[in-house]
Amino acid sequence: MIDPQLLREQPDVIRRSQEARGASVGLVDDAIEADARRRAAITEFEKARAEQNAFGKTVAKAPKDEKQALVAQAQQLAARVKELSQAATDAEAAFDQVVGAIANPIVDGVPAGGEEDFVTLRTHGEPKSFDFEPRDHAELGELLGAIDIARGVKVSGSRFYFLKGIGARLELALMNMGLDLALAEGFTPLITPTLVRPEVMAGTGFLGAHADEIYYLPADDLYLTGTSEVALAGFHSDEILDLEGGPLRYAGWSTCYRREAGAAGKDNRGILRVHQFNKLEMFSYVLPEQAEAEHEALVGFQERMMQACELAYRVIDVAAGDLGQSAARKFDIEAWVPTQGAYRELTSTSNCTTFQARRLDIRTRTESGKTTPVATLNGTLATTRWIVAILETHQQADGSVVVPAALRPYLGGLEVLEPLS
RNA sequence: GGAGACGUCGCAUAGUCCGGUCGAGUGCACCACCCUGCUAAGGUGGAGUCCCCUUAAUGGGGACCGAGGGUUCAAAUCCCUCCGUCUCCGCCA
Repeated sequence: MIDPQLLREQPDVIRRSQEARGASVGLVDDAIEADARRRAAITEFEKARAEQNAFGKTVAKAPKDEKQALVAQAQQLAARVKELSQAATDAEAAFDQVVGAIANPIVDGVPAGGEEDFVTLRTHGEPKSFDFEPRDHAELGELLGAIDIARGVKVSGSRFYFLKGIGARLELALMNMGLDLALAEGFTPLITPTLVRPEVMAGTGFLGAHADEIYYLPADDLYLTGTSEVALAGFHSDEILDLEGGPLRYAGWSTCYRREAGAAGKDNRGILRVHQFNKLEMFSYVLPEQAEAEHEALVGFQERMMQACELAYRVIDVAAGDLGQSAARKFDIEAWVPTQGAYRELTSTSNCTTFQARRLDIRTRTESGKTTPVATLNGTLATTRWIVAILETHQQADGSVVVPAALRPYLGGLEVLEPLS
């Protein structure tokens, strides 16, 4: 949710943001109007309520013989209060609805436009070239006995898979390497619940436009999370945090579930796009003025991981229209996937400024003792998808795969993954 | 899954049976000051959150006793639903 004060005092900031996102600018004026109506309704109700409260005290103190007449009067007052109360509630709900539809104002510098309008901030490493015909990760996974797609489909349907043998170990190695980096940077590891209540799902903003991406269990009214970000954001909901010692950083590990409803026919081969995968996610709670610095820090950690995996990648500044409701800025890191001849997203890190925290009621205390919403940020540190880029990038002509040096300690010193035979 | 108990302002509790004098007492912790003087204690005062109006600072009002409804002129207190916690029993990886 956006800052209502910003809406009142600097609506142009929000208008510009909406425009850059290709979202409704008119919504801003609707919200300002709804805000005015809401405040008028509240004032009216509260006046009547104050009157009723005062009257109630005289009723309580009145002698018995006068009570009857006073109560009759009070009944009329009560009826009016009830009406005004309802009106105020309605006006608040109307305001919440309009204001809730406005996306987080973007950070200055975010490129305007849609999916194609990203700006490449930097690239690292050269796309790998081969003097043989490279195999794609699905084929390599099969040769190595690392990925069993056929059996995944047999057991659970399309877009499911088994990680087997060295494939399973490779994923755990990636996660552990990420966790070690996170620990060194002051992150607290969390293994999070993957089933959450509707309020938490809504609070983190995942029940909006992309609600059909989410698995839902009607028998228990619970949602399966597509990222541990949901649980990590909910972790401190309704709390006042002490951030004097710096950012509160968490590294959440969880399995992630995505319906991929809108992705029919896209990335059908291999495990690039699947219904279930594992992810190590960074999540930071910081003072609002530190949010952009923390954002840079998170993307820095991601780059260290990419470099440790010896992948060629680029960092992009995602355009406003492709940010989603909560993010004010998003950096994606895309790794080169040789058989696709393209950079594919391996990580994403979002600065949600105070937008998410406002909705989840996560605050901190300022020096004057007032409370104020914190900023939240999140970003990927490792996921199953990385296996795609690692296998394809480091493959050799015989189908074996060289293990990046930094990853070897996590695989018992293994230097090369060999085909089964 | 069955039976019972419970959910009050940071923590622990009083208040709920018999609705108004309860936005709410006490202890601990916290903050300020005073006293005292040393690895103490005592005294006085102050503290919550959210919202609305107002202001230069300020002041006024409303809401909040797990959440949401209901009854009533009036609800922490009565009724309903939900959520959660604890104890016992059952079941289970």
